[in-house]
Amino acid sequence: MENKGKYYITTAIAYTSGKPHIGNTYEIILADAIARYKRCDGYDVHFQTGSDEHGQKIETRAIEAGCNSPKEFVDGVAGTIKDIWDLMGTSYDRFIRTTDDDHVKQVQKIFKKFYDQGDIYKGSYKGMYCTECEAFYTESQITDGKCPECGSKVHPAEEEAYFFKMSKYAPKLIEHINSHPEFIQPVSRKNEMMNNFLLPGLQDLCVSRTSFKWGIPVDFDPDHVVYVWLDALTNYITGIGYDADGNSSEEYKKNWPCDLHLIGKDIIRFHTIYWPIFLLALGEPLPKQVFGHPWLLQGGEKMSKSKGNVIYADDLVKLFGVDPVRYFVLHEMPFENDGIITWELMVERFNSDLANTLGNLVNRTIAMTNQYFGGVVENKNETGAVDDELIEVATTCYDKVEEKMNELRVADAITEIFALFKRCNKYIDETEPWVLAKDDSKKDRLATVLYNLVEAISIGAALLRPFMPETAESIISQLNAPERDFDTLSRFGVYPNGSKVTSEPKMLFARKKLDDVLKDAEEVTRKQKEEYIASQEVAAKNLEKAGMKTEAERIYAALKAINGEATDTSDEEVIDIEAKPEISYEDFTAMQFQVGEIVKCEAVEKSKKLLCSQVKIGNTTKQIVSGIRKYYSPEEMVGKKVMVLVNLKPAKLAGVLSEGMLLCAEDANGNLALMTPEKNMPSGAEIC
RNA sequence: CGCGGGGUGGAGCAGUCUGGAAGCUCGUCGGGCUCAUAACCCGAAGGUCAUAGGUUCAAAUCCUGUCCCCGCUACCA
Repeated sequence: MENKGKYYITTAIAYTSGKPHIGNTYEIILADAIARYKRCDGYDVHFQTGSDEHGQKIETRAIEAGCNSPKEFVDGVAGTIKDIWDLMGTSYDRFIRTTDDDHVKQVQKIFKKFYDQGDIYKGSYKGMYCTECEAFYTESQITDGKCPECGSKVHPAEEEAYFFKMSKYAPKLIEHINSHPEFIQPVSRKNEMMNNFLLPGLQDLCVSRTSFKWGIPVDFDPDHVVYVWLDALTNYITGIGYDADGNSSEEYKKNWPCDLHLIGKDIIRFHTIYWPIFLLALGEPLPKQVFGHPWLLQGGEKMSKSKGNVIYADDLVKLFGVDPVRYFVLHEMPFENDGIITWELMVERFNSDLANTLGNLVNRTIAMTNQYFGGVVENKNETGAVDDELIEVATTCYDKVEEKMNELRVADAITEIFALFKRCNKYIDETEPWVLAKDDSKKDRLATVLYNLVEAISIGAALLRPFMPETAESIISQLNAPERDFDTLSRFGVYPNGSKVTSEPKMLFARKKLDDVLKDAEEVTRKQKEEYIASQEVAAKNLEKAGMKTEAERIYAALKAINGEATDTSDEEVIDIEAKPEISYEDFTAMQFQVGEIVKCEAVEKSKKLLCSQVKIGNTTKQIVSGIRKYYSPEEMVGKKVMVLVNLKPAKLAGVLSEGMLLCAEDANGNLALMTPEKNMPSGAEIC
């Protein structure tokens, strides 16, 4: 196969604050699929990923975990990340850690170089500072002058810091972006960057910190450590042997500029503005393309531990296997919008696409070949009219996949491959091999049909290799098909005549029952929660030991909320409201509460919020207007027994008389729930 | 009036740039077949393309207003 040249692809490096979930893992799988595809397609691929290990958050996490040093902590997490990357079968060439010696050394050199050439200057960072958290916050993060993290008061403060002169290089960058429309992908992001950041004028970026120690030291000013982005972004060049003194490695010269930075859509700004500007300052060429992929959401929500909806790759793998998980994230992710993963969707895709369409196809083909010809596959050239269409689909599949992959539309590429498998299933129906088998004179036709099937499946399996490597290998070896380069995929008839398929076919994917999976998933979630609570308890204790009291208290508060949740089985948080002054018993008895039954209810026409109910209290009926239309429909109100404040002075709401009040509980978001008696009580019963 | 993205049959998505009979996968219903993993193949039902206006011979697609959802808002990575 001809060599099409080098292809350098990277993922963002994973922040080592904790175990990555399936959403984080999606990125490495996507990168791996592209890297493998390019390799199969004749490119000389270099694929880099890694971990981002510095920062204050890591310092804190290390203490929480009871580690002796941040390094000990990140060693553990980096190991976990690597394990997951390996579990998913990702074929990276280097896993760079920002604590690696070669990286540290180069970052220091780069920092010095920027300083020497006047791109970095010493200034002071002014902002709102929280003493408890030892952190600065921006105006937009602060509400009511309070820290968004711990809630204590923030005050203006100043910290000495180095800044990078971003504006100096902005015109050059704007020109580059305009003359390279493919630079930012998807293109819709380009305008966002231009309008929000570049055109209004860039602020200088703070590139050092003195408030914590866990970072790469600025060698000529030891009070400072290099701050995140300068440290993290440069991994893309230090990882392949860049040297700021001009002695870059051969590998660097070969691979830079990068062909594709694959990143999450949240950090597009850093990769399309700050990173190119750093490179301009270094005098290095800019990466060819930055693709900001969307997020994978759990049931439409962002995954977070406190919500308890995190799904991890290794749990999915335990239930489904590596390739089905790869298949799911690669195939179910839309190109621009966020994708959704749930256990239900996962089972659905697994059963219909993998077990039914693909697994069953391979299985029935091998079974028939064994049954009718003892496993021997031989083309007798007894062709039929229906063959042409199958051959057409099979031989054009590669072109279609190639077209999609060139646009990084991985999901669409996979759909093309499965279109071929579906066509194979249809072909079986059209040719009816079991009918041919009953007629001895049709034996050659039957052989040809099976040959066509085996050949078509081989083509599909070869194309499937980048996306589902194990499955592809398994199909190829069960069919005993030759390894095929992509440039043979447009030819039909490569499978060697007379070759034998396996006599013991292995089921590729056994169908799953949704109930079983959900039961297992529930168990996984429960365990996860237990472990999370246990680890948080340890964390709080360790923080206390280290004298970080407020941090510890925050964790205790969070734990309380979670435990409350557990007993109450709902996912509401506790709320504190402002305390009212004490009242006497007389004050209380002045109010008359009774159980009322809603006998009729309709919306108040002039208003969006109001419902007007006829409420039967004992033998009288009162008309009561309530602002609960958003939460209850008039139909569902009727028949409810509710708590009523009966002796409230009547008032007109939106022109309608209201003679009392229906009592509701209200949560922090203003959601309302009517108060109803816990056991059935007659209308008019006093509540006291 | 900070910026941007989204709202398409029960579910998940494409189509919108470059107007021209509303499409894919799953699910549901009916039929066929029996080689195979209750699978596979065929057919059908189901959508006023969030909403109200406008441009046009023609609008999911272009323009304007409104309502919801979601990101980002610059050193929490």
